[in-house]
Amino acid sequence: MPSRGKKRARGALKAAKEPDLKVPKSEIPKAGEEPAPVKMSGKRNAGKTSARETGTGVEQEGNQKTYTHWLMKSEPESRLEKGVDVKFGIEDLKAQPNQTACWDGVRNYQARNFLRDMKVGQKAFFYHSNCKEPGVAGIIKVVKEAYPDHTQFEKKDPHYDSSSSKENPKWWMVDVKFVRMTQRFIPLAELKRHHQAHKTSGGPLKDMALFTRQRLSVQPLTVEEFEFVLSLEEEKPH
DNA sequence: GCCAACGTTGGC
DNA sequence: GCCAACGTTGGC
Repeated sequence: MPSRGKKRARGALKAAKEPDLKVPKSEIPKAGEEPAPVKMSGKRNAGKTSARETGTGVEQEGNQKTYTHWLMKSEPESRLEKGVDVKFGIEDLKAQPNQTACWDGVRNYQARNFLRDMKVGQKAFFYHSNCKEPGVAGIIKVVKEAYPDHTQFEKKDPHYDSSSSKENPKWWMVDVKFVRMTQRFIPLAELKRHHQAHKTSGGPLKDMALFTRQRLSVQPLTVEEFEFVLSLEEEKPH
């Protein structure tokens, strides 16, 4: 949720202007810093994925699957959260200086851990959530790896977190840049139909996090999932 | 606006 | 450590 200036969407961010030095995200969170990592229900990882595919930071040891593609949710319609409009659709990202913004406001540990796994150059779908027409609107890419989300320290920010400190920040964000709109908007309903069909056929969307991890605002996609969704661009909407 | 899903909090 | 209450996410 990036939010620029005062607006932000869940997971939004704001124009990323400062060239600050990057934080060594390499440092692993010390134990205790976060609530138990959520277990991803194992059964859906049937198959190849090694357990722990959704690293939760703590178990960031080396065994977890490395993701290269993502889906990031943000709200394109105005909504007040503690008096602040959290709207941040893909058009808002395009309008930022250099079409770049920081994805701030993520306040879920699992989503935060995924943000910390992101590498410069990786692509993500910009997903419109909590709106009239939810779905994939475009493609963005990571242009700066994880660094502390400053909004956690700002008392007036809707995502202020009094339990965090600058010495040991709890929440992180990345900078993303607009790449392009998808050739057509790909509605959630359409993705869901494929997901349902693939559950029986074994197709690429059978385990898509959008459906299996319902409320995660930052989620990983396998290459197969990413490419399948992209292939829908060329099809007629239906 | 409703409400299901599900993460978080806090009592015990 | 369990689990009920609560709060949030986000589709519909």
